[in-house]
Parts: sequence; C-alpha cells; structure tokens
Amino acid sequence: MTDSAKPTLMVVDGHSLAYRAFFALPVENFTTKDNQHTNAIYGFLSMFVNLIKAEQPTHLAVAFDTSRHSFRTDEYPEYKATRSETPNEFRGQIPLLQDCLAAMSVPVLTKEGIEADDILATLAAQGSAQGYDVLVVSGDRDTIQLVNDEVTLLYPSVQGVSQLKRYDPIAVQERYGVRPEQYPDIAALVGETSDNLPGVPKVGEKTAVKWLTQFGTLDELLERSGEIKGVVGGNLRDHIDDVRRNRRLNRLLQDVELPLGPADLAVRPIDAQGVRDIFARLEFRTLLPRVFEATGEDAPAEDAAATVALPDAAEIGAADVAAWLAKATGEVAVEITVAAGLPQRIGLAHGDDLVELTWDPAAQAAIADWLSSDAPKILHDAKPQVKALHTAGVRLNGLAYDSNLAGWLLRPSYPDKSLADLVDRYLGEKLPEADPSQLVPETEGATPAQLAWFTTRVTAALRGEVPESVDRVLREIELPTLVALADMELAGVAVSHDILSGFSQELGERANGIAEESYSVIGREVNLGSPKQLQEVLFEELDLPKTRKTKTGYSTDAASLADIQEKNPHPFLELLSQHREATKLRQIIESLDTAIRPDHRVHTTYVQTGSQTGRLSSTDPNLQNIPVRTEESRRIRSAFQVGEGYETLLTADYSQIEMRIMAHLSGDEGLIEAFNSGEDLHRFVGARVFGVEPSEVTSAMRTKVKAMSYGLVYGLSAFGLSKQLRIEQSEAKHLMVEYFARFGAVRDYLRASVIAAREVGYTETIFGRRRPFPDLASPNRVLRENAERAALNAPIQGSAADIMKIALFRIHEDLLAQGLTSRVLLQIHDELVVEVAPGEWDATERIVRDRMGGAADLSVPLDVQVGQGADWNEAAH
DNA sequence: CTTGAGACGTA
DNA sequence: CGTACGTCTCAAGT
Repeated sequence: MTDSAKPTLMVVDGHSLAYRAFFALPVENFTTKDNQHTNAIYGFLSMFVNLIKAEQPTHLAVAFDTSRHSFRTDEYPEYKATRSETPNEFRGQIPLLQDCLAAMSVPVLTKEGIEADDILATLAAQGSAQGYDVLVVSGDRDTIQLVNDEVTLLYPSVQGVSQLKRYDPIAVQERYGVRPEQYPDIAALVGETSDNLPGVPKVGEKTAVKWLTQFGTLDELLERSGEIKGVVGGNLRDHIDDVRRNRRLNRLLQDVELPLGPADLAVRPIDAQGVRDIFARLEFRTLLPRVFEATGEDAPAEDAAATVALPDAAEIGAADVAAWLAKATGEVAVEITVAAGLPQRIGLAHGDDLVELTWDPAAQAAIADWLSSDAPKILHDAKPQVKALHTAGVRLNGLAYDSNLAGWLLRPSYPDKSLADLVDRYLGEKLPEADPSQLVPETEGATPAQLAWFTTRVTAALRGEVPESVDRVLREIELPTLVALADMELAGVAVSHDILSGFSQELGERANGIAEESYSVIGREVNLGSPKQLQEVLFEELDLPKTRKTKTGYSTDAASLADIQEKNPHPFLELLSQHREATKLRQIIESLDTAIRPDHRVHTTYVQTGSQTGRLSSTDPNLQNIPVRTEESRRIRSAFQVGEGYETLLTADYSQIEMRIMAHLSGDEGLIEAFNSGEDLHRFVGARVFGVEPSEVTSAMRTKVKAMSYGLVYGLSAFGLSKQLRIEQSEAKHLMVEYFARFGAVRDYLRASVIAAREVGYTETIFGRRRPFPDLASPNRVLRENAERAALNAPIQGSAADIMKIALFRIHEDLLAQGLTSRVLLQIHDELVVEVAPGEWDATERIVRDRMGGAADLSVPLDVQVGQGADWNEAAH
C-alpha cells in the first residue's frame, strides 16, 4: 500500500496493455455497427478504471509508443524484428483510445524514437525524486528494473488483463531471485525472444541467477567468465558481446525530455459530455457509469433525448380514424397486437402524433381501406401482424419499411433484432418493457402506439446507416418476400397423421428390437442415446480404436463408427447405427405429428432474419430438414399431401443453382460452357478434369468431381476433400490441381473475392446484400480461416437465396393477381412446394417456371425441374 | 427449468 | 482441416 501522506503518481504503458487486451477479448463481441473494432480500447479502459478506483492516484499519465522505430532499432536493426506486424485492426484502435483518454483528461505522452517504457522510466525517476509514490503499470518485463522502495510495478498476470500482479522489491526478489536493478542483467544473459535479443545458449533464469549471486555484478561475471566451466562457460565467452548489447538495449532511459513533469499530471475533472460522446460512438454502455464512479464524478444529466417523456396516445374511436389518417400524410408507423391470430389493438404514429384503438368490426371497416392502400406504412417485425390482418380479411399493402429486417440486413450476425434492442443500439434509449415474470409488473410496457412511435424513430436512425444497395435488397426483395411468407405460413401444408403414426409405430418396434439385440451383444443394457455411455462401451469395454477427440472424450458419430467398422468390425457398431437411424426418423415423425393442427395441416414459421447469408430458416417445426436421402425416409415425405379442395402438389427446384452462380460470378468459360452444353454438369466437368470423353466418365470419377465442385462453394481443403471421399490426401490434392487447371477462373474468382472482402470488410451478393467479415483481418489464424471460408461461401449461398426469394414473391403475386387459388406452401432453399387447385395446373406451372427461370439474368440459364404428385414424395420426380 | 454438447436431418 | 440452418437427447448446471 502506498503512503497516504504522499501523492501517488501512476504511469501506464498504454500500448502494451491495450495489445494484451486486443488478444484477450473476442473481437466479435467488440465491433461497432460500422465495423470498428473496440476490443483493445474496451479492455484497456476497463482495466484502467479499475486501477484508478483501486489505487486512487493523485497524478496520472499514459504513454504510448510512436512507431516501431526507436533509438534501439538504430543501434540494433534486428530489435523486435521477429515480431509479427502489428495488426491493422489493433493499430486503428490506438487513436480512438487516445481520444477516450483525452476526454477523461488523462495526459497522453509519446515521443518520437522513444518507447513508452522509457517515458515511464523517466517519470518514475522524476516522481520518486520529487517525493511521490510511483505506480508503474506495464506489460513489459523490462520495467522490473524500475522497482524500488518508492516505485511499484503492476504487471499483468497470466490469468488475463484484468489481473495485475504487484511487484515491490520483495516480490521481485521472490519471483526472480534477484534485486530489481539486477533483473536486466538476468534478461541480458537469458535473452528475450519477443524482442529478438538472443541470449547465451543453454542459460536460463536459474543459471543466470546463480552466476550473478556468485559474482555480484554482470561486469564482474563477464570479466571473469573464464572461471566458468563446461559448455555453458564456453557459450558465455562466445556471446559476451551479445550480452553487453542486450544489457545496453534493455536499459530504460530515465532522462527523456518530456513536455510534462509529475507535477503537471495532477488528476483533472473529466469532460463528461466528451466521454459520453465517444463512448456512444464506440457503443460502450456499461463502461460509462464505471468511469464516472472511478473518477468520483457525478454522472452528468442524461441526454435530452433520453429523458424525453414518451408521448401518450389518444384513444380514438372508429369514427375518428378517417380524419386522423387524412391528416397523417407520408409514412405512418403501425403496431398491431395479435391475440389468437387476430388483430387486437392497433397503434398508429405519425411523428409525435399517436393514436390507438381496439380492433373490432367497426374499427376494421374504418381502417381496412387505408391498410390495403399504397399509403406507406412502417412496421417492426411485420409478418405476424400481416398474418393477423390477412386472417381478418384485410390485405396489407404499402409496406414501406420493417425495422426488424433492416436491423438484420445491417448486421446479420447480431442475434437480437427486437425493437427494444434496436432502440438501445440505434437511439441509445431504453424501451419500457413490462417484466413478464411478474404477475403485477413494476414497470409499464410501452403501448402499441408508443411502439409504433419508437419504430418510426428507429427507422429514421437505420435509414442513416443502411447503404443504398442494402436498402434496395430490403425494399425490392425482403419486404415483398415477407408478405408471401405470411401467406405460406397461414396456408400450412396438409400432413397425414395416419401415415405418420403407422410409420412411427413400426420404427419404434424396430428400434426396441435392435436395442435388445445390441444389449445381448455387449452383455448389458446401455442408453444408446447417450454419447457418454456409448464411449464407455466402445472405448473401454469393447476396447475399440479411439476416434477423433471431442470436448468430452471421443466421438461416436456416424463417420467415426464407420471408421472403426473398417478396421475393427463389431456387430454392436452396425446395430448402433441402425438404432440411431430408426430413432432419428421416429423422432422427426413424432415432432411432425404433434405439430399437426386441427385443420390437419402443419404451419411452420419462416424466420426471415434467421441466417447470416440471406437464407430463410424454418422453425416450429423445421420443414426444411425433412429427410429425403434414403428410400425409407422418403416415406415421411409421402405424408405431406395435397389438401382438401386442391388437386395436386407441384414441386419446383433449381438444379445446381450454386454452381451456376459460381459460373456466373467467376466467368469461367469452361463452367459456363458446361451449363450451356446441356450435358450433365458433373459428367462434363469429369470429362475435362480426367481428360476423357463425357461418355467415358465413370461413376467414381463423377462422384469425385461432384464432391470437389460442391466443396469449392464451401472453401474445401485437400484434407477435407480426402476425408469426404475417403481417398488419400495426395490424391485429393491432385484432383484439385487438375480441376483448377481446367477451371482456373473459378479459383481466381474465389481468391479475389476473399481479398476484396478483406479490403472492404464485407461480402456482397449479386443483388447487393452484404455480410460483414471483421475476422478476415484477424491475427488469430483459426478465426481468420473460418472467416475466409464463410466469406467465400456467402456471396454464392446469398445470391442463391436472393434469386429464390425474388422467384417466390413473384410467383405469389402472380397467383393472386391472376385470381388463382393455387398457393405456395413451402420453400426449402432451392425448392418450392405449391398446392395446385383443380384446373389450375397449366397456369400455375407456367408462372412457376417463368418466375423461377427468370428471377435473375445470369451468364448461364437457371434450370428449373418441376414435378407433380398427390404427395411430396411423388411430386419430387 | 435452463444450458451446452453431441449428434444428425436438410440445402 | 467444407457453408448455412433447427431440433432432439443426455447430462449437468441452476
């Protein structure tokens, strides 16, 4: 503890501590909406405020390095030369961190050609001479030499940036076995890899300490190095010059000329508004009160905007609706609460003018025309509201904005797109929410009109952020798609309970039989659904060869079981696989069955914001992963049937849409020719790759190029390809080489697209949908390479998603516009399922073919396969 | 009752 | 050490 009578000077090495924070904090949690990384800033400031609070310094400064160049590199150009280049995304955070410190009135010291630690050393020397207790905070071990009775070092422990270890002379002696001023001697002998200062070979801390204790000083040791025996003695004599150089370089300067001395560093009041402003820009919220608390300041008054009282809504009757709407020109925000699938209350906001009414027949009559008109309407998460309106018989038109979709398009990786979340992120305010866990909530939730009001304001903020191309995706793809999805969800798909329950029973009996048999094989009962118990059986009791490691042991997944089976066949393995298959199917069937509603149909929910690429996802139940690969599993699809009043199901799917997009984006002439030739794609590619006629392409050849083609889209490696095809890695490598020799433009495109994405920070689909990839510049190889594969895939998968959405909403609109009853029921990424009304087959098929085939103008045709049948399985051919 | 891991279904 | 999803079960936490 410091003597309370003396002032305390705290000097901090900003660079080294921020750098540690940079690697300690996951960047994905610290990226602002405009892609500014803030992990180093946040980590440093977090530690910094903790320090101020704990140490209560009276005087304070933070020093930074200016560049790599210093008097040390002048003397020894190799100094720190082995360090990897400072990542750009770290360097970019330093000026912002310095801005934060400036707002906190903390002096920032730098000097050209001088390292931060030299500044610390100088201030420490001046401080202790002038009667201060000095705290040096640094992540560089060289600062240990500064420790004395007046100077204490705070050094990050291995646990992380937030833990600082306190070194006074006693602690240094305990940890390193020498007095602080001797530490540089040790370091000179041992060397410092991170600074590229080689030491004496075979000499570590132990030997160095022993020598220094024996000879007293480094000079004495070097003088009498002849007395040291053995290999290390020789090493020492051979490296005396290195040691002397190391010692010169690790001596910190204590006489740097600085514009400010300790007395000038007295803690000053912070610039409260300045701190608020920059923290808002960096999207730091929890840090703000901590800064005020640590610095002993009163938190400043909230922003005027944050304290604005919520406007109250006027309750109006059906009779007043028309007058209010007539007055409300331009966009109106709408929020409809839904109960039992029907509208309940409706709130409207036009600027600060809020009205609200209960949905009843009179209200519906008064407002239906406006809702169905082109008058522009803004909603947040419109789909459930659109569904309620459609159920009530009112079609919504004029959907001009959905802030939920906009929030997603802007940051597709962000999981929470709720209005409350957007209000927080883009307005910096808190949306009043009732606590649903309390019977009588202590806080009142916002009313529908107030939610609409927030929606207008969030929309205004989002419009300022959303780039033009993304705004077009919103208006021209997502909003029309939303309306189509609402109708698809309402329509649902007819599913036969009888077929499912019969099948389920059959599978249940089979699974039980298999389980019994497997128990007799291993001589005991075991829960076949428990990976943990299976590991005991497989790897301990049966002593089968170990498989790939997982967090909890060894994998028992299907691929691993197949691997074991190859070399150590065991009847239990086969039974386990069969059991898995049967129970998995049964489980899917059961969940499907319980999802059948009284109308005998299953109504999934499409989550339009459910992916990062632009695809839809499907939940409750997921109808996008109904089995199809095996004959038996397709029986599930035969339970999906044409509904009452309809004639047949139509399925339509894009064939090889992702490869076609690849051909288009890469402009590869070979691939484009493949699609224009009419030849089977994989046969064509196989012929080129293996140098044979298309008719001579064997099924093994076709399988290989097919895997390669699909793998390309996912960023496949030779390793992955060899695993997938169960071939040698060298053969996979060879296959890739041959493939790229014929289709080189594909490789060129993929490379260029990742490089371009790294430059701009995001990828873009053909239609302008963006996906940010901050990790492409990450120094962490795993993160970076994962990002590279995802970035490679995103424009391809995303463009396919765009194309399907365009086709989908146009089909939906055409069917309605032509007065047809036929309707789209399902979307499974590249496939649509349509329920066709009697007599409408020809018209429906034409619409589907035209709209799917014409959804995009690519340099290759979009091929559409159409099937027809009474159930989904039958229609799939 | 919630959460994470493992497994596995789809495009 | 191939992208994008959702759901189930088990097991261990709350």
